[in-house]
Amino acid sequence: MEHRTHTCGQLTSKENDLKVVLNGWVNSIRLHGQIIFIDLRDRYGKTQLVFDSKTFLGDFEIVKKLSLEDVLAIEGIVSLRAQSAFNKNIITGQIEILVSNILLVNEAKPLPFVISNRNSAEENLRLKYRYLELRTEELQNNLIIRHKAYQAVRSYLSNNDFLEIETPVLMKSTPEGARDYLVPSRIHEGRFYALPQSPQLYKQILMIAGFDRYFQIVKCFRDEDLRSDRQPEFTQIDIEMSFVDEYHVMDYMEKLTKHVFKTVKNIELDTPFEKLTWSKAMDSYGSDKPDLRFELKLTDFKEYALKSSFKTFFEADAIKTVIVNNADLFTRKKIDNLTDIAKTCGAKGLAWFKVGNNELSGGISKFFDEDLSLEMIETLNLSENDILFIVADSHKVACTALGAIRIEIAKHLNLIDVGVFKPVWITDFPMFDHDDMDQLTPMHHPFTAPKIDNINDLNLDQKNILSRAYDLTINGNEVAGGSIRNYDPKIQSKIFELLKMNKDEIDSKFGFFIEALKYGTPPHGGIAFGFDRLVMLLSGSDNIRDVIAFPKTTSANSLMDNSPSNVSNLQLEELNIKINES
RNA sequence: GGGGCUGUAGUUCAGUUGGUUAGAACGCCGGCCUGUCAAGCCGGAGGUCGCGGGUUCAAGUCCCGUCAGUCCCGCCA
Repeated sequence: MEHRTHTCGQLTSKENDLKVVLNGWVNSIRLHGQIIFIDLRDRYGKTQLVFDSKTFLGDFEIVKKLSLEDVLAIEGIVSLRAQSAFNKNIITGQIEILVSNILLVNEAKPLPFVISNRNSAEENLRLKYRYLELRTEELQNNLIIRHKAYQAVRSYLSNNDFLEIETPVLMKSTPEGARDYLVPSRIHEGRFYALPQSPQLYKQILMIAGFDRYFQIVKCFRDEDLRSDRQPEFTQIDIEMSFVDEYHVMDYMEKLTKHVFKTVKNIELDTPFEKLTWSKAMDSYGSDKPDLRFELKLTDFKEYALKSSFKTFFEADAIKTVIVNNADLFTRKKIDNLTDIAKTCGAKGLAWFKVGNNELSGGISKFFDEDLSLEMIETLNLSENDILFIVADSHKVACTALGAIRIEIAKHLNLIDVGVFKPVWITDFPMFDHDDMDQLTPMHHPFTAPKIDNINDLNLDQKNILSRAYDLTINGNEVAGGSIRNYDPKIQSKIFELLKMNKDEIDSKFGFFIEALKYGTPPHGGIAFGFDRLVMLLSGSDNIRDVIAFPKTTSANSLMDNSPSNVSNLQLEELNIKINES
């Protein structure tokens, strides 16, 4: 048979009477005795084939035996359907192919699940047969969107003088940040490379080298526990710029984001993006990655709580509330569910009461006397059928618990419009966090510049120093994060000291980098986009695995090829590695 | 590391208070059928109830452990 003349998503009434050759997979079969309909599918679409025993030239018995996902080549004539037989659901629905000849190119075994319906199998089975799941329209679309996003990113950045430069995948292990994936060196016994958690140091060194605008679409690896938006290997759009401050970076990145949404999905994002300081985001939304598609802001409730007779309130650092309408939609069961959510965030409980006709009811309402109730109704602007959820705890727990509840309430009340995109920059992060031992740890990473005028300020009140970091959040997803970096080696060294890294450690881990900073470093800063999360937003998926061709499970297994797997003793011996039997 | 949910036919699920031979739909196999597009009709095959242990006269069902998937907390600069 000749090579294919058209794809399965191409033919319309314009090609009526044309002789064509098509290739594709059997998507569905409708057998009617002497006439057989087959939908032939490729990535471009579906075309209906008609096999009529009267006109078909080949062996009709072969056609009768075809099964789903067989690969075919067919020859036939494009034929306009009767108007009553049009299929409006597919592009090629006006025509069908009157087949004269067929070649069964390759047979398919009976399938482990129904390919036309992704819900016909659980995810573990679909991942084992990922090549079959990837034939579904949904995943094909997701990967097409991903492709368009790569191209949009490259064209925007390239047109704005950013150079795409590759950095090593085998690199030095450093102690900061996430757990490294390690790669043993055969040549250097007992030594290891690490896979990059990000190309952070390389891109800063590229700035020192004078490539004042760099980007890379690059795989990064972090050996930490996974989530629905986290994979052990993931893709970043890694970007760095010289002679800029945070506003230059944010401006370019807004334009990049806008360009990507416009080219890939024809969505216009309003610029400039909204900006929120970290402390305002935590205070109002209980999250450093707030979803701004709905309101439900947190309100300070301490003033009223302290006037109540509810003793639990009296010891708490912070008391916050979220005020919600539609109290009648919150059953006992739903409130219990919200309480569980609050508890997973560390809250000891979730207090609540409902607002009736100028009085409170349910929950902890009895701890508020009539005067206090009226005062609250007045000053908090409460109306009938409101419900208030209250958490009293440390400031952090009160905010994050209510932040989690805020999101669940929005889902429960259907307040989230899925077609809307609300980007927001989060700025003014604290420079440092602290661990259980009260030791300072970097909130962003140790190369982030502090927001100070004088190096001596680093000696004072470290917990209140802000950094020059910024995150881009869209609809509650942290899509990008970056900062202006330390280009003064003295400040960089000082920060390592504050992080309690001793001189030897600094020398052996980062010595080469501090040394590099001393040879004429331009002021610089950058950002990295979580490319998978960005594609997830563009595709409307709620799961990162749906936008990655071959993802791993939440325990970092690849169910299709069964990695990770054991290796031979010979391989281990070459690497001088011994496995502990336990 | 901790918690929630899930695991029964090829697949998705049902399976009552622990009680006879574990059901349905789709898929598969066979038959009928010339206008379907989730085709229809008739018939058939198909099960170590994730795995291991325990309680019991009796376990898909209860208990303990374990494995896998998933969601969340910790963690992920």
